[in-house]
Amino acid sequence: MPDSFPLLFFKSLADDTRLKILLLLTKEQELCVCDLTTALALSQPKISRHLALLKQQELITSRRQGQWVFYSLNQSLPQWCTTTLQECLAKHQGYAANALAMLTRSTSGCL
Amino acid sequence: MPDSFPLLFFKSLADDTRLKILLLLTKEQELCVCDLTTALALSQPKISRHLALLKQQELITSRRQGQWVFYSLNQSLPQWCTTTLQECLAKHQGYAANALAMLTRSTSGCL
DNA sequence: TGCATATATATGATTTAACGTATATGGTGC
DNA sequence: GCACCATATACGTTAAATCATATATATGCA
Repeated sequence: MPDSFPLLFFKSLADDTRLKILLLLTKEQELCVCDLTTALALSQPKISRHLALLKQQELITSRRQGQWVFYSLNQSLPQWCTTTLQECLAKHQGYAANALAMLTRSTSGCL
Repeated sequence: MPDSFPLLFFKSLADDTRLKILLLLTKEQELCVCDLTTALALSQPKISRHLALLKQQELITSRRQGQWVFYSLNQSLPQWCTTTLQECLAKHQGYAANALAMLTRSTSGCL
């Protein structure tokens, strides 16, 4: 892991869309692109672009199942990163509340 | 504290200069501008600009003592933020190592 | 008062990041 | 094969951050 990892990690969190994606994945283990587009009410290319960035930095992993691609947090993230996301989610529920609500309302389509 | 606090917090950490400043302050309690310029080997206006930004977001506080202005982490930061910085510092010592070395070598001038 | 040191801010240029839209890829089922 | 759905990428534009330089403010001391 390069010395610059902390900086790259925080840069990845420094965007509304990406931070919310990571928080949703912290709560929900695994989500497909369409879950995220409806939860965040954003265009599919926009979501995919940010997912690609997060994956390139190895913050998330993906597996394809049929037409869907499911994303999860990278299991081998340093623990302090995981903890940071969990704490952030727990202590600032308002930030991702809408997205989470949209998510549970529509988590029907994919699996 | 607004819902957007987490995003603003991570945006503040998403810059090499600012992240290093915060890590140095995590380690050293209190530092003046000239300590930081020598530790990071950067121009004074550049350091001051980033300090102003961090202060505006209430991540740090300042007190003037004579000609010097000393900065510290804001005591009332949420604990998860402080912990994040401490863990980051501990688990990625390489990232701020040079700056810390420069600091201890020159922490003579101010107090 | 005037000069030196420490720090802050303003300005304009440059770089970086994010965006919308269009299009490409990959899988499913007929 | 083709049509359909989910997802990914490319391209040009727009917006945001950062920068270097110059200058302003504040304090200390003669």
